Amino acid sequence: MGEVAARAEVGKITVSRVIRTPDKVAPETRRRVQAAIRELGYVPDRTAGALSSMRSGVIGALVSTLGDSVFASTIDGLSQRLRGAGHELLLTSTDYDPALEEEAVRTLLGRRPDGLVLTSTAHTADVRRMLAASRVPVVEIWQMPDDPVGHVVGFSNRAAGHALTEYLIGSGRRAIAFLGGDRPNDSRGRRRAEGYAAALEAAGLGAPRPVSRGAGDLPNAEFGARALREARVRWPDLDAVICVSDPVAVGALCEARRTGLSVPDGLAVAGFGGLEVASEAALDLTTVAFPGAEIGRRTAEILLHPRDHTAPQIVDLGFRLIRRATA
Amino acid sequence: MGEVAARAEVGKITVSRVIRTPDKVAPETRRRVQAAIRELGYVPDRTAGALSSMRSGVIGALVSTLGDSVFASTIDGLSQRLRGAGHELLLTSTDYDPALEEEAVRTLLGRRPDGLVLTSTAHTADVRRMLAASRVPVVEIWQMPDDPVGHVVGFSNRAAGHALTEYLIGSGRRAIAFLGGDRPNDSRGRRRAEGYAAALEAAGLGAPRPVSRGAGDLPNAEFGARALREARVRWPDLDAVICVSDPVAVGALCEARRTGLSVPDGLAVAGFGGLEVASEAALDLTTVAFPGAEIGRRTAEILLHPRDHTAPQIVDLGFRLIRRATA
DNA sequence: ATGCGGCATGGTATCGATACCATAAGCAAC
DNA sequence: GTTGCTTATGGTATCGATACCATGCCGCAT
Repeated sequence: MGEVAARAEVGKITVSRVIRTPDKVAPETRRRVQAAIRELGYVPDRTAGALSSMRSGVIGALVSTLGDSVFASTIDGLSQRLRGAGHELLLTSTDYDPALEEEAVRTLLGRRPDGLVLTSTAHTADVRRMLAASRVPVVEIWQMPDDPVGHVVGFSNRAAGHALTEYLIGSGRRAIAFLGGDRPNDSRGRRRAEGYAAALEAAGLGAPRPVSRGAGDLPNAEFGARALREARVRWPDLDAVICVSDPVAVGALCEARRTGLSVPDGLAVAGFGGLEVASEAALDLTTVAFPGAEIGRRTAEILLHPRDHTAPQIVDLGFRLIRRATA
Repeated sequence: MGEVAARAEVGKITVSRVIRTPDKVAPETRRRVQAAIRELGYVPDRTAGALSSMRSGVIGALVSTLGDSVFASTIDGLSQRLRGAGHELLLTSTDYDPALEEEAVRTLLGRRPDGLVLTSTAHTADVRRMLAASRVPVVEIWQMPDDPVGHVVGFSNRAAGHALTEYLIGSGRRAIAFLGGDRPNDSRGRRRAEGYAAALEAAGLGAPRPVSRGAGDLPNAEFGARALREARVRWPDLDAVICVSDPVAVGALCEARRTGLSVPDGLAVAGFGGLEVASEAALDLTTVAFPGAEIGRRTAEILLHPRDHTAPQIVDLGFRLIRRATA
């Protein structure tokens, strides 16, 4: 910055002003400084700026997993809005592990972010303490937590599970299984399964029929196919399966077709997530879609324009039950 | 840091050493300092550290798109290795637009990253200049560029297109179309289409049969279904389609099934990407899989352990043709 | 002529860490 | 006893920006 200032024959502070508040500098001076910036290829050092202004321009995001695409649209929406406001996204993943989350939060806080976005569901006591002490705005997304840490932008997984189950019951299904909603760390899946169980109970359809995901099972198509086989053995009268996520549903759907079981006549199949290949043009799968990109945008909005320093905002963006060919 | 130092009755510098090089501090002193750190809930400020050490501990990643999951496994592999080495990932997207890329590179350089990862393919002259001037190690991934900016960890999209086409020819297909490989900014898709055209020519199978993606068409299932319809009208003898990516292939496959066309007997369908729902348990789609996670890991390795400051490394990780039920 | 306010710009301290050099103590070797 | 080496610790300058206050100039009202 000093070199630029010298070349433009102004003080360093004026260079800073040209970059941050060009209106406050006389047009002629501004031109000279901008010319010097271009000629020297000067790129301001934001880490230094962060140190003195106490604002880093960085938002930390902690997602449960990067490995699959669930959060892609959210990250995309978030990143786009942030970029427009001169902020960047620092991304880490936790693999649904609260201990890893704790380490990740500590690391992110070391970067002095202007905000933190959490997709994880359970937080250790230390994490809560650190977050409170740091006074960094926090947004929890993709769920409605029982005990929010800060702001919330999400939807109710429980209500989604309930709605989908009610829909299947309404269309005449009686023996409905739920594939894969019971991993201890995956609270989103668990909530969906809870909503399912509650809807069964309300309709007087007896005990839930869960198929467990083993510790090593990812919620993917392979598990979906295997879980459907298992379910058909355990409940010969099976006439519908709800799958914890769309990839699982795709596996179940394809398995059903392979074994000659007609969908939806013989078996209804539905999932959660609004996966792209579930669309009409592809598998035409009945699913509950979540407003992924909108979550990202609203989150950015909250972090960039804090309305109120005391009251956390709780935004429920809901979900959309998409009735298609498989149920 | 001062507070911690005061509480532990040592100099600030000793606190710094306890954090960065604990072995160089006497065990008793170390204990005292660590106790003070815990009691005060002190989290070192890495932005300040970055300023004085000239190493930010941040790696900037520029992906063409976050919206779909193509790069998810790569980002995951990259992020995990980096985390293990105390580095973080700063993520931005370019939407395949060189102008946006330029802005993004400028922004990232402002954070003084220790390395930069680019998935984009075309770079403006200004981008090249900035990168060279900044002396930041750069890794281009997911391709083998004609004119590399720095290191490369990728594979040949052209060879992948060629191999898949050869395989189809070898299994008796004669009228092979290519769906969607011609967006000007998507050089990966274009290379695949080039490999396809070259293989056709080598086999004396006449002119390529491309179906264009319009400017507004995303490479998804909806486009795949529509493109297949168009292809069947234009080439009634069509006996195979190669799709620029797996989501497109899924659309084509489902469209074929819907219209009663038998796959693979009546039509072979194949894609690129190794998408999860293409697996045996699901759609059992013939595809060319790319080593996404491995690309991420190798990239991290190169950035974390620079072997040589002069010679850029060029790593071709290849691809894997997976023959499944659809071709 | 004086004083006041607004505009454009500059000077200096500061953010919170690390680099670099200095210092002090302990111990072995000559 | 001196030198030299190692180990443990501290002091001070510095990284590159911004915050805060100061300054000089101009025009205009009094």
